[in-house]
Amino acid sequence: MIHMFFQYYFSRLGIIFEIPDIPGIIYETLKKIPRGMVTTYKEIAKLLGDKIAARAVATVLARNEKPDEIPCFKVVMSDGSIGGYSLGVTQKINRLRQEGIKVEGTRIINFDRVLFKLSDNQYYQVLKSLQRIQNTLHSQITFEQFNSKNTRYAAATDLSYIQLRNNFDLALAAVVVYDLLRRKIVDLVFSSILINFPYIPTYLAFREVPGILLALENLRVKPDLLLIDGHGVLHPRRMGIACHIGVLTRIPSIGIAKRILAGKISANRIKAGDKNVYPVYLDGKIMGFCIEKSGKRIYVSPGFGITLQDALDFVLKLEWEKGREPFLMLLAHKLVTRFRDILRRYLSYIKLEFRRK
DNA sequence: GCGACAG
DNA sequence: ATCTTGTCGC
Repeated sequence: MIHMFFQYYFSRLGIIFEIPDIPGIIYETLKKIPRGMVTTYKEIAKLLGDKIAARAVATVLARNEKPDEIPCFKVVMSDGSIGGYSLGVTQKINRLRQEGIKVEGTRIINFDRVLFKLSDNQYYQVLKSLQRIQNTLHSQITFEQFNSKNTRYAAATDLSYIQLRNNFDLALAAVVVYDLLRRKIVDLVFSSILINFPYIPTYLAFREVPGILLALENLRVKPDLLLIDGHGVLHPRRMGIACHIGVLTRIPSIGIAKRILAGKISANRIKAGDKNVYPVYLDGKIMGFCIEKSGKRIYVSPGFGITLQDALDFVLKLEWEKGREPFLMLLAHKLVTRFRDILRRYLSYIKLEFRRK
């Protein structure tokens, strides 16, 4: 079975890449489950290639608009309990019983006998392919390009989303460029691009990179450094979104995240003015830093073209004002949120809709 | 049972 | 992130 890809092409950066149609694969899979059988969110996630996607599977199913054609009532929890349903759990139980599946209370009877095993099928493991892409891109990371003296323009990026039909989102990105010398904003670009790749922990880049690249390729002032919302090498495969953006653009990048994804925070406190810094260890090596300011924490790690120490020093030296993060990051966030609110109003006029063929 | 799960 | 169909480890 041939499944769809969403293709993106960035002319100025000379990059073409394909994103698998995960909602499409999930829906096609559901149609193949025999009558009287069920599956679980985790089984579908394993078919996609990573059980970490179980929750994303549920999110995709929650957006199913054709419950009569695409039988998402056949997907239940790993322990045999029913799980949720847009039309109500009672409706889910009724539909299961119509297929002869016995349900008592909120559990399926003889769960192991009606569970249709999907994960033996190696064919659809698209997340494994994405891991291979991450491993390939990882081998292109170098850390020495950054030079503090030659770094004048720093850019921050952030994204916001408008949910559309058929599991599509309009991903909106803002890139704001700041002149560190004159202390002024010198460029600002917004982008808008359709995506249907769900958020899956450790695969964030495949959801957000297209929007960020589209905005970056339209900048007039080329940044010397990128501040990316999310992790850099502080990632299970050392390949957070900041690494993806850095490798694809060859611009030094730093990942700045509000929550930790991988690694262990050391108790070893380092004082830095009004902030505390804690090293974050991953597999016994320092892979990033936690910066704490008035009780609030962010996590910093290099993405591409900058060393761990330079990334930390640079972020500490940025202007933070009152917030828990550098003001430039906060500005990108506020801009893209406003952009989304304005765009939402326009979309209510034109009834934007994307159909699956 | 509760909290963690980049955005 | 937006909106509310999970899983795992402690």
